Amino acid sequence: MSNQHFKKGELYSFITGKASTAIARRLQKKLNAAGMNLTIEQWSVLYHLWKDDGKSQQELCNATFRDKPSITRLVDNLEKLNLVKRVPSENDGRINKITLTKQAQKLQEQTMLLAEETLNESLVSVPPEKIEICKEVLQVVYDNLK
Amino acid sequence: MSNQHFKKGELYSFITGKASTAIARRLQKKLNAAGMNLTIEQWSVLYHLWKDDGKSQQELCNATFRDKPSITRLVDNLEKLNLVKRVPSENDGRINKITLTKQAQKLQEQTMLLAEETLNESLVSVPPEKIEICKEVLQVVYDNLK
DNA sequence: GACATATAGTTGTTTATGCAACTATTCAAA
DNA sequence: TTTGAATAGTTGCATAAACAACTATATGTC
Repeated sequence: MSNQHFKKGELYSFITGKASTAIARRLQKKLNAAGMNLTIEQWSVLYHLWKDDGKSQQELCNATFRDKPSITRLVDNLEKLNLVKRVPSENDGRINKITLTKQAQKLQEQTMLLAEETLNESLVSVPPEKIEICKEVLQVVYDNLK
Repeated sequence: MSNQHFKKGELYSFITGKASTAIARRLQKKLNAAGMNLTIEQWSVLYHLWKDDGKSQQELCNATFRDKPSITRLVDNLEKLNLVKRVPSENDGRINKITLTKQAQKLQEQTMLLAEETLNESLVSVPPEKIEICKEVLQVVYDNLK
């Protein structure tokens, strides 16, 4: 097999995800600087609701790669911020549909611009074909482990 | 410029670092399964001490990409576990040298094997040249943002 | 030597994660 | 139709992160 003899020095940055941490921090700073009282984790939940409002908490778990307690509390905090509402499903008494408030709908455009800006900054001087390969590798890694 | 017109659908996984999260979780499970009472964050501190014992807390901050309070508390917990000791520097009264205990020295080999195993699993079917490009891109991203 | 400034580390607060244990609702099978 | 399993969500606990405010030591300049 091809990867058996991984050099030890290469372990660390793959495991710790320094790059994605740096991206997330940069975006967080932009959100703060824009006066948006929003964590990246909360943003990541909103992101999926902007794509498809009314997802259940379980669907948000799958979309955001988080467990149920994490989503419960993120939704708690988003509710406190008046950005989402829990709406009990009519068909199934176990399910909450999480729906965006008008206030949250307004945030979409501005935060997506900040996110794009962050990615553009992070990828300066990286040729598109290498970005493609990198994304592909990260997807395979994710699929290998899930 | 080349990256200006990033497709929106591509934003998410780059920012959230799903791949590195998945790797870290897998390694955490292996540590647990091996009966090691150790978080990956604690492991990441030990990792740098195994390479060079006696680093100051500030040096650990730089090495692990964490802030000072985070390192203070990680060292607190590692001390509780009897894996490191704070040794006041003789030259400079502000500095603690963090030194490994014998118990921590014993953990190195086993945990490094588990880390390599984790990476091998995560990179199954990824050709080495793509791994290289991916590492390179992640390094540039990190450098662009730091 | 005195004082301003920089550096090293700590503490408090809020938010988030992972795990286990729990409740409530639904579904399926006898 | 009742009972047991599966699913959706919540709560409690320990660990960790980000940020601001803090203490203590060191350094450099007048």
